[in-house]
Amino acid sequence: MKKNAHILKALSILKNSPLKVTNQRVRLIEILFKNGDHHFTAEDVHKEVNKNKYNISLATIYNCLNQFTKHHILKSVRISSDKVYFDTNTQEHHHFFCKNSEKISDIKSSDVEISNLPKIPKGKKLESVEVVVNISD
Amino acid sequence: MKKNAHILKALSILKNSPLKVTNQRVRLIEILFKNGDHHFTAEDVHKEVNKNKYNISLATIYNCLNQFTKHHILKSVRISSDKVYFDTNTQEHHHFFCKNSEKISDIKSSDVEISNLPKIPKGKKLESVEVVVNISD
DNA sequence: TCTTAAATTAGAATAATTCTAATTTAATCT
DNA sequence: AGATTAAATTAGAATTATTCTAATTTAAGA
Repeated sequence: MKKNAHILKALSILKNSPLKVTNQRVRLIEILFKNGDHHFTAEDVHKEVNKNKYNISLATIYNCLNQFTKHHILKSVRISSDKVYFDTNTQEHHHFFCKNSEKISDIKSSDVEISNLPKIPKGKKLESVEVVVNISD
Repeated sequence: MKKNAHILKALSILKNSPLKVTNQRVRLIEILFKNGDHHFTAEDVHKEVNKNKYNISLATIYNCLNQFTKHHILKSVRISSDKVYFDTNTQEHHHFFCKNSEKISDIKSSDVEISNLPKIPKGKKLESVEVVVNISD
């Protein structure tokens, strides 16, 4: 995808969602999607917002990140147990997690092949399979 | 394994570790390992401790669970992003996670076959591969 | 333009966990 | 066995991430 394509795509999902297109949301999307795929916390976004002097409250950042996740503009990554990471890459994919640096990085879905999965418990349905490859220095 | 075998095994790891064998630790091990493999939070343990009138402070519970994890008496499971789950099963294995009930359940290592993994980033070494099969009602 | 439900906000509240500093205790040394 | 000491325990304060509250503002449709 080209330069602003990710921003445009995210904005288009926002426009086609029931969410209102507010200034704050547009600015957040610009911040989040201006650089390629990456992982970040609400606090990371808050810092970037302050750096840009955007005056978006932390509560709004949390609200937006959660709403964006619900509407598939973002994905949340449950890897660290003390904070929520968000991911601009909403496609099915996997992650490296380095326990020393606490850094998350992407693994393309095609780089992991799962040839056998257990039976899904009765009455439940499969949502997704997430692989975490834990690494260390 | 028989009835108390898990307790005895955990106690034996404790004895052979640099950790001191305190009353609190022995009682915690008894509580944690008296029933088969399961998943629990510090707060779950705290409740069970109170039920048994054991008088072990919450700080000690946190300290012990973390020390036990460091010394492979327990394993921590990073699945929920708001609290840490611990697992009495320290062998490599995988998990179902039901997003409705927030319940974790085990998948035997042999029930998942991974036929291809990505190259580990230079300078890093592979620690483990954890698969989470997300399910819903 | 008017209306209204949704969004934003500051700050309080909550929940999980860690820290602090004083006290106790397990294990080692004599 | 008694003394020593580093580790463990404790209550409660502190911290961190996140959500809630209730008042104000705003986007988008009528």
